[in-house]
Amino acid sequence: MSDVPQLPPSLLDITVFLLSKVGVAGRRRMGDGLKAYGIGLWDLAVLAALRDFGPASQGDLGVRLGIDPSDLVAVMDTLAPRGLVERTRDPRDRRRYSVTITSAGVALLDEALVAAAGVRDDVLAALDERERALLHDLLRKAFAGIEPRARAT
Amino acid sequence: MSDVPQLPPSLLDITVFLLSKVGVAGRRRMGDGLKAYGIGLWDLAVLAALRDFGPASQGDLGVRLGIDPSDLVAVMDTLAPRGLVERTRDPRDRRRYSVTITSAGVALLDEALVAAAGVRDDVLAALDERERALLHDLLRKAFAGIEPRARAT
DNA sequence: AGAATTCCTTGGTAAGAACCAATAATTTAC
DNA sequence: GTAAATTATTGGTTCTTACCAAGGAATTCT
Repeated sequence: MSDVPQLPPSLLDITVFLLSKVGVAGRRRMGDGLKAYGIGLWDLAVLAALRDFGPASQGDLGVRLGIDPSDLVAVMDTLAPRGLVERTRDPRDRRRYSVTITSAGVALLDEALVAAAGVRDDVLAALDERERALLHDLLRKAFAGIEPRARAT
Repeated sequence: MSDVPQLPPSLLDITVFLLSKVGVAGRRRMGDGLKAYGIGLWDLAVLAALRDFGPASQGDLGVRLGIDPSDLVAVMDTLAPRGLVERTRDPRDRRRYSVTITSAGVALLDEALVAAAGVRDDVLAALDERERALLHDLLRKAFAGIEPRARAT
């Protein structure tokens, strides 16, 4: 319990530094938390997009989520064989798939979102309920202010 | 200027998701901002540690900042030839270096910290002064609450 | 003095994400 | 009907970060 100043105050005064550190820690823990469900962060994003916006082609998903089409293939190859999404050829344009989330996919998404909340509570353990909500709102606002083009990562 | 909901609300409700996105964006912009000074994020951290805590051996720096000793070598090889730090053999133990920040190093650190503030203002453009301070405090608190062992990234 | 340990260094590995080029199948445009 | 564009896919590169293993130089232990 020694309060030795491990990190230089100069660094701790840099908001972006803290943002990055907490962000990376959160991202890694989120990845770990999702492993129990056999999915990754991109899989979660795709499931969420399909549930929130309905069926879409892989191209649409890529544009919306900022994922390269080629990377999306790996995601689909994870989700489809497990019956979490259904890939059917669009009859009006048989080049493209119509990707639909299944009921199993929705169920898993719900579980994963609960897990995500658990990860949040873990990473933000030092903050109380009100502070977490405040942080969320601030991040949301900041995120919305970032150039959409530069938002993809 | 269309306000089409690009990203699924389900994702935007995940604090860790926002944290990661804003964090990555910030980190990348910070890296870009520091390029003008010919240094990276680790270089900045080392300079800050040396100024805040005084001369140290590379081993100490590695432990304090959570950098692998082997990775620290590259940092030193960036800073030393430019005269930003001075590497002198500790006369009492000639295995270890005594790394000291130079006046040129302090000057560059100050400039880099100004640049860091600029990056913050850029990334958090959507937040006003008060909100930025609030966000900083929340992040600081959250960061302090993260397991020190898991804090290194 | 000899053995073990510490500090820095070199070099290589592994994981993760983003990115890009080329291709087959299909559709659209001319 | 032929050419051009689009969709999904394959296969690969690049970049960053973290991590590990071994070795030379110097110290400490016994």
